[in-house]
Amino acid sequence: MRNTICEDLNISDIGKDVSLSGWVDRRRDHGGVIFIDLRDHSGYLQLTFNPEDGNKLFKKAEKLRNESVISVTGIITERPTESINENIPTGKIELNVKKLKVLNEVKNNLPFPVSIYDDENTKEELRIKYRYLDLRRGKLIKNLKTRHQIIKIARKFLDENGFTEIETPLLTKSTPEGARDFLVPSRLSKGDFFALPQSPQLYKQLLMIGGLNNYYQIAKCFRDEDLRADRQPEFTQLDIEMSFIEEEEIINFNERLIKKIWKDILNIDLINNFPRMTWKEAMDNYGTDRPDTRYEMLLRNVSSIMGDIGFNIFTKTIDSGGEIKCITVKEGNSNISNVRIKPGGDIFKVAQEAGAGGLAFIRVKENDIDTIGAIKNGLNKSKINQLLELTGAESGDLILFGAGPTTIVNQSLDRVRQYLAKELDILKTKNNMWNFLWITDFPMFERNDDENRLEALHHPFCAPKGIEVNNKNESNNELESSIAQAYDLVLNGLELGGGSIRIHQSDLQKEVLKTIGLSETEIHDKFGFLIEALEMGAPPHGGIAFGLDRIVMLMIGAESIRETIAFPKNQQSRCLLTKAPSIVSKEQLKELEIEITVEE
RNA sequence: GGGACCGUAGUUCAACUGGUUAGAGCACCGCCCUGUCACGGCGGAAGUUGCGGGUUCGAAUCCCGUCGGUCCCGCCA
Repeated sequence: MRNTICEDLNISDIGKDVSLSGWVDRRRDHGGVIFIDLRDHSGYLQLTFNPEDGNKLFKKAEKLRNESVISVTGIITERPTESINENIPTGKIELNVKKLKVLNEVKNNLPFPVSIYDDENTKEELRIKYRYLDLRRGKLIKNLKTRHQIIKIARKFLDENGFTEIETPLLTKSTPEGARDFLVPSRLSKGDFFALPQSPQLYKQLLMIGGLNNYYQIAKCFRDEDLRADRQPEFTQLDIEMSFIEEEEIINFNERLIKKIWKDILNIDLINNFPRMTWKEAMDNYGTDRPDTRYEMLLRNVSSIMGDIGFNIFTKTIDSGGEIKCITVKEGNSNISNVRIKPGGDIFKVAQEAGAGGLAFIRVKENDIDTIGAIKNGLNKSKINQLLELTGAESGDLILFGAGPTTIVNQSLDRVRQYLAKELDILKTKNNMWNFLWITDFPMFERNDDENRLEALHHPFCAPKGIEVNNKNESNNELESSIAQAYDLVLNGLELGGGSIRIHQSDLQKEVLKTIGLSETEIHDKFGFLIEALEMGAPPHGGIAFGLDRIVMLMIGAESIRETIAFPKNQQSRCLLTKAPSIVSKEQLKELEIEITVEE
């Protein structure tokens, strides 16, 4: 069907008899001569059809339409000098076609043009529904090839460092905690269900207990939760686990892996020793555990300065155990009007949606400040100086205050900070920065106020710092407030991956599971196999998992991980191409003894 | 579960403040054209303005509902 491809042809092939196959990318019919841009997976080549080469052939060529699949044979000829196309690698040559075979025709109107000069405007709905056409446009294929390269580099690196790639089951056990499971009914055990894995977490731990030493997997994971631009119901983790290892070694090893990927793919030399920040520092200074460190605008706690100035909201906040924090917007006086901060304003709304009642403000001027009377009245010269010193605010800057429960203040100022970074175009100039950051020292648990119980912040298999298994009389309090040996890798405000040293002692594991509210029975039913395994000589171990889709997304500069996935789902978690999920036959349901109760 | 934005020809868009027969590029069909490369020229076909209801003398435009899409909140150990 072909003996060469577009990218292999150049001026040295002039005079050669060749055959190629591919798609009609575009046609230009001049009546007397017809030009066809032939596209194959490797590039483009201009075909020419002349009436002198036979009426039958020419008539056939006249009927060719975009995206027809053809096979052609002819002679490579040199283009006239004035007809050279500098824009394509084969621009100096063309194929004078002697034989044309139409392998497949396009029956209907195409839902969108495949050959494109402007492919940005196609509705994503159509791009996903006709993914095979979108793929033909090349950009997606390029993304998928980058993804392939990243995986290849990771595989090679891990292989060279003594890691073994192991597949773990997709039909597995539903576990409490964490995301909602996708369930798969069992036919042989009617009424029972498998769950698709949210991650291979426990399997990889069992591999360590099995003495594998070093494991990795390009692992499909499934979480039945609502979608976002960077979240799909099925996604891929680069999953890694190591034995006899400590936090520091895992962090250092994975930095080398990340540096290798960035170097080989983007030719970027990332700095040695990514910055580290404890969870507490992140929460204090940024209000989030995944801070975007490309810009400052840090949160500052001003409770001690502003708490006693007699401003009612501040006073109440302190009395009820809350905090007053602020961010300083450089040159905010000229950039941000009062209207935007007050009720109804866009910045106000951002804070409000995050739970804040509003935003107090101070505009710093030359030797003076501008704010509402209730605040200004309580501020003497010394207070103002303390404030300016703590915030670093100068004349022209705007200080925005949040007051209330710590979590709300952090969340709202974090959102305002991110919002302003976009609004003020701070990110635009810092888009190309790769600010990797390790967040460490996460608390083991956080309180779920709705259910009034503790939850594992990472997952309940993280090892706490400095809590010994032998101290069985350890007060629960100490475990509850303990710090996990856990770490997240954050890049420009996005969580790229996270991991921890795992608990390798059964007693401690049981204590942790009890702390998050599981009964002895539940522990036995849900995690009995793990506890048992930990009782039979489990080595200390730990690891990490990276969100592969997100890594690819950032490296190719895409806005959504859908651009990194061949056949993604839409926001309703539906496959627009295959129309999955869909109803199944009564027979299938009967076999599983499943009854549908939903109407319709 | 909630909020915001969007939905007009196969497609990308237009249609002012509610006012003639809803327009244009590309694609499609026909004719012309021998050096184009986003070829060009002439002509043609193509619309339940997502769907349903309401307001109005009159609705693509305003209102309500609904369906679909995107972004976000909740959710995602």
